[in-house]
Amino acid sequence: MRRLLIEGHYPPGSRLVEERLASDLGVSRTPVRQALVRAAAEGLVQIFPNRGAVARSFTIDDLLEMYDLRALLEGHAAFLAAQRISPEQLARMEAAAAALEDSLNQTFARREDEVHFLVEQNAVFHQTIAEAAGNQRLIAMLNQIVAVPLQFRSFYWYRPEERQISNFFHRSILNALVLGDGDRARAMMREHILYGRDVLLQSRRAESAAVASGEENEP
Amino acid sequence: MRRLLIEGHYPPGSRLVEERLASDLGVSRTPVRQALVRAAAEGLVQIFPNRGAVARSFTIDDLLEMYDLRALLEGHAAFLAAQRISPEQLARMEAAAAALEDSLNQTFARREDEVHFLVEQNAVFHQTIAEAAGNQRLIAMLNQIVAVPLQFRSFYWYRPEERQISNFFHRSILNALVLGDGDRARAMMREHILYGRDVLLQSRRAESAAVASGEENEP
DNA sequence: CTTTGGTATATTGTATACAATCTTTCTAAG
DNA sequence: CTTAGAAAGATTGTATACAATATACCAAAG
Repeated sequence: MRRLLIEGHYPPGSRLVEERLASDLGVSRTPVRQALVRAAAEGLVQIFPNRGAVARSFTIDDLLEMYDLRALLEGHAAFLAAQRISPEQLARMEAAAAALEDSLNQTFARREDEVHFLVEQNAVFHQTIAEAAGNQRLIAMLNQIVAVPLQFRSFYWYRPEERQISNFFHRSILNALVLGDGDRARAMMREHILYGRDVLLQSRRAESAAVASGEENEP
Repeated sequence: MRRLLIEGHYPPGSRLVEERLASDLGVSRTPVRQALVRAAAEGLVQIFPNRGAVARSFTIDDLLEMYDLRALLEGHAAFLAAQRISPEQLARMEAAAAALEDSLNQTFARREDEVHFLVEQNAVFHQTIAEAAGNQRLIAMLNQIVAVPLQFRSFYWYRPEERQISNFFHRSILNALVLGDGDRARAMMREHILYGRDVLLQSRRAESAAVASGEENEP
C-alpha cells in the first residue's frame, strides 16, 4: 500500500508532508502517520521530530552495507535450506530459474515489463530459499533489506552477459541444494549476491560519469 | 519509553487495550497507537486487524531462531570489528569484561540490582563490537534481536560457573580482536552466543519441570 | 548590505469524536 | 441441554479540531 507508493512515486530525499500524502491517498492524516511511523521502523523513511518525514536516500556506503548483510543472511539461508528444502520448493525455484533463462530470448513490449518480470521471478527464487531455511525472523530481515534497494531497480542495469552469469549462479545454487551441500550453497549464494552488488556499483559509476558529462538518462 | 513499559510490565500474551495503555501513560490513544505500530514493526507486539495488539510471546523455537541469527550476525560483527576496532573501543570492552569478572566477588543489595548490572555491562561489551563493525544496518538488526529476549532476563539464570565461562569467552574475543584475528573473533563470538542459548534453554527446561511438580518460582 | 528580531505561515503532535468491526451475552428454538 | 441468532457492549480504525513547534518572511537596526 503505502510501501508501493513510497518506493516508486516519491524520490529519495523529498519531504513527505502528511497532508499531501493524505489527499493523494484519499484518507486523513491519521492513517498516513501510522504508515509513516511503520515505514520509518522499516527504514524506508526518516522521521525528524517536529520536522516531518523524508523519503530516505541511500548512499553508496548504504548499498555496500546492505549487500554485505544480504550476502551474510542469504548465504546462511541457503546453508540451512540445503538440509530442509522440499521437492515442491525445489521445483518452484527450478521454474523461476528457467523463466529467467528463457526471458533472455524473449521480447517484451516495454522495458518496464521486462524489468518487472525479472524482479518477480528473481524474488520467487530467493524467497523460496528463505522460506526453506525455516527461520521466520530471517525471512523478515531479508524482506527488510531486499525490499529497500528495489528502489534502485537493479535489474534495469543488467546486460545480457551479466544476466547469463546471474543465471549460472542460480543453477549452481540449485545444484548444491539438490545435493544437500549446504557449504557450496552458501558459497555460491554469497558470490551471487556480491556479483549483483558489483554490477550495481559499476552501473552507478557509469551513470555518474554520464551525468557529469551532461548526458540524459532514465531512472 | 513505551519500550521499557512493554518489556517489563505487560506479560507476554496479554492483550494491550489502547485505552488502558493511554490512561496508564497519561496520554490519549493517538500516540499509543503510533507506539504500538512501531513496536509491531520491531516485533515486540503483534497487531491483529480490528482485534487489537498483544504483547508477543516467545516459544522455544522463537528463541532458537533468535539465537541462531544472533550467532550469525554477532559473529560477523566480531569478524568485521577485528580489522577496524579502535583502542578506545577496546578499552571500553576491557572495562566491561573486568566489571563482569569483579561482580562475581561482589554482593548486591538485591538480586534485581545484580541482574541489571550484568545486563548493562554485557550490553556495553556487545554493542561496542557492533559499533566497531561499522555497519549501521547490522547494529539496527542486532538491537532488534537482542532487545526482545531481554524480557527473559537471561542473566537471572546464570550460575557462578556459567558466568565464569561466559567471562572466559569475553576474554577470548577481546584477545582475538587485539590480535586483529577476525576468524577467531567470529568463532569465539559464535560459541559465546550459542553457549548463552544453551544456558537459557536448560534453565527453561528446569523451570518447566519445577512448575510441573507444583513448585513456585520467580519470573 | 548584512544581521537580528519578530510575526505570520506551515506542519507536526495530540486529543477527542464518531464510525466500523468484533466479542459477548441473552433469548429462543430445536 | 445445546445451538442459532440477534442485540448490546467493547474496542479498534478513521476523521477532524486544536495546540505546540518549526520555518519563512519581512522589517528595522547596526
